[in-house]
Amino acid sequence: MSDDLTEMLAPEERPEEKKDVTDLLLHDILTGTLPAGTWLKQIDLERRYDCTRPEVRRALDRLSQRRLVQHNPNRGYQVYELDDQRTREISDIRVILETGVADRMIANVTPAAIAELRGLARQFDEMSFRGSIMEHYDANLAFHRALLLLAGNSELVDVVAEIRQRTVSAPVSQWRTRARIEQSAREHHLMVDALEARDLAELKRLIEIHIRQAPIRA
Amino acid sequence: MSDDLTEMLAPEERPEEKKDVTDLLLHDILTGTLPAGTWLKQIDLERRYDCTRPEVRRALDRLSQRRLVQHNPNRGYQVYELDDQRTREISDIRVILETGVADRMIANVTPAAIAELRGLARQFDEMSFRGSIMEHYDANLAFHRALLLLAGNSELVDVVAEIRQRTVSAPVSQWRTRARIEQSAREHHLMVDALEARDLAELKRLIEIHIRQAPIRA
DNA sequence: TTATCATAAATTGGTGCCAATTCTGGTTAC
DNA sequence: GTAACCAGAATTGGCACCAATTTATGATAA
Repeated sequence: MSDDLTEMLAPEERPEEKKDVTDLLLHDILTGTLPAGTWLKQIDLERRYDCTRPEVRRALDRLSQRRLVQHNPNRGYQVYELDDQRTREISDIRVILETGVADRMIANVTPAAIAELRGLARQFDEMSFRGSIMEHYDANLAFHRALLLLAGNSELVDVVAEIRQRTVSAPVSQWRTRARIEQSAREHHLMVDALEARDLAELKRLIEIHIRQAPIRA
Repeated sequence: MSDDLTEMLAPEERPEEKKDVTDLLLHDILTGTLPAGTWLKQIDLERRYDCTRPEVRRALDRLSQRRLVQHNPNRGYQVYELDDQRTREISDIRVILETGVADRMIANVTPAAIAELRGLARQFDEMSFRGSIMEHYDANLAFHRALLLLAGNSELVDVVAEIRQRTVSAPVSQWRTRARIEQSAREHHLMVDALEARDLAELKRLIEIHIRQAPIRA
């Protein structure tokens, strides 16, 4: 647990420019590097991310506020174990929110936006072949972020990002099955198609199955 | 800013049993005791809530994560100034979420639930006459919480509570106009009526105008 | 009189240390 | 052989101090 992980960072992170410890820890949890149930000992994290004790404590406190890690007083923090019910509930919320603004996406869509989304969808495709798991993860996030931005509600983008982060654990492992990834990639393109055709019902349908079938974050 | 405020605490809080500082500060912001823009100096909060420096820092960090206070590095924290656009966006999100689960509320409603909601609505009414502003505030929260619980998605209850907290500031002042409060109280009862009659369209309509017309938290 | 600069006060934020609690391993009693 | 218990180690969490940055104040010069 205390081995050096800095090489696993995404290429765009220079080692010298220190990122926020909270983000580093968050990414390690999201990518499954630190699996559910893992005890997060302060001294280990301190060494692992080459940071100070207070920084570790702040990161742990923040993530426990977001219910990503569980805090056992006087015992420590551990990566939260996610139960199925919560996963389902969170998916439901995402479905309601994202299908709820589908009409606005269609209303605000422009040729430029279509082009951008197609580019992001293609980027996701590419990451399926080559690219680290984290790049893949980020590519997915970028696509969905751009899609949501079309709704014209920047607060919503934040809220969904936050909700999505609640459903960590059992994470990218599921992801790795080739079939699932390719299915997700196809759905990305289909969503852009529906958007371009201004087909509201189809877009809603796609969003729902896209969220539901890959329960975690597809 | 450094005067003692402990007497202003709600009656149910005993002075000796210390509550979490984060909650105390949160309530003072929500009730408008600390208006938007106020600088939250650590030493003042320390004295005001009779707590230690690290506790103050943790509270400030948590609230800045929730975007209730703004953090200016090396300068301090201040209560967040809310702009109109964000307020509108947050209302939109609430409308989407709460109308999005209206059908489930109706599906899950029971006579017992109706009775409970009526009781909570009446409690809100009563608080309009007598009762502190904070009791009033809490009564409103309790009603909406119970309503949302009907949807059968406990995660949603948390999410909405969190979102609602984002739109602090310009807070209970608006509230105080008698007309607005009485209108809200009426709508509470109307919502229970619609629920009892299982009238989905009407319930959705009520939820939307209820959220929109009292933009902050009605 | 006003603008600018230097100095001083105050506030934030980081570092290190220490107490309190919990966990581990070994020992003893039954 | 098993269970309970006790001592030692390790970890968490709070506390006090100190450095760095910023703001306020006052003096000096134009």
